[in-house]
Amino acid sequence: MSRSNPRVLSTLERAGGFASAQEIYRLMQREGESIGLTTVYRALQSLVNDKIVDVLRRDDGEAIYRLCGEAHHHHLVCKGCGDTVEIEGGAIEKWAKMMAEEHGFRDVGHTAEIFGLCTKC
Amino acid sequence: MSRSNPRVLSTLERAGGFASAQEIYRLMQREGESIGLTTVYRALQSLVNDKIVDVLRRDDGEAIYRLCGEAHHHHLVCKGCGDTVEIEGGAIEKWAKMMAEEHGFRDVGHTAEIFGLCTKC
DNA sequence: AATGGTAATGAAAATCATTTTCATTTGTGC
DNA sequence: GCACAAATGAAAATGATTTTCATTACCATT
Repeated sequence: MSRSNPRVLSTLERAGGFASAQEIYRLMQREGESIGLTTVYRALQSLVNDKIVDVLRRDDGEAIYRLCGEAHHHHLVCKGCGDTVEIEGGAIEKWAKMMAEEHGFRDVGHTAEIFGLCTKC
Repeated sequence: MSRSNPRVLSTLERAGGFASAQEIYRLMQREGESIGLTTVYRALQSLVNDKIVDVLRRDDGEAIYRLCGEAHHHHLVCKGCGDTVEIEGGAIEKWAKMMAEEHGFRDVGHTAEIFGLCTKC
């Protein structure tokens, strides 16, 4: 029953614990792994069911999968050159927790991104 | 240039200020309005550009559009029923500003959403 | 090893939201 | 009326995801 393909999981890990199904598929192809796109999707679904990864959505609607418990971080993205800095969000974590409690929400996650122009742009 | 079709906007309002493009289209059809799906999408895009509505994502990736007040706010969204609470994000504003300064970014904006399960779900 | 059954696999087709293309219509100023 | 830009929408294209279905790998039991 467990379709949690270990090769998919390990690829997700190698991708920085954060990638879409298509990206994982392309990554495995490029590395010469023989796998079907269908299997990648099924493995990811299974990993989500088993609560080993969780899933969010990009702005364009594409699903991205992330290892659970992975210290998660946020991004500071340059609108000009696309350069991205990983930043810490302790303040956000607290804020999210507070807001969730205040409204009786449980099992909460969050997304937060900052975008602007970097020094070069 | 302004493609903000007033019929689309008014339908979105009547839908409770919260609906997907497809839903708005079906609603207008059912009410006998003659409009094309393409036009609905274009009108919604335009409304987003004009900051009259903003757009989030359902769990299945479908985009949902909602009327939004002028005050900058964030969202607490229920993964179960889609219920949304507008929340304040003073902490976020400060955090974003700090992070931007720290890395020399200017002209910054940000997005932040919290999602979880509400009391009913 | 042979058998049978169940789960895993993946290619190809189907689905569904969204975008693009392009020919047509509408509106507006001259 | 005439030209020209903008708006419209049907149909095709796109892209992620799911479904179908035939094949294969895996295991237990003879």
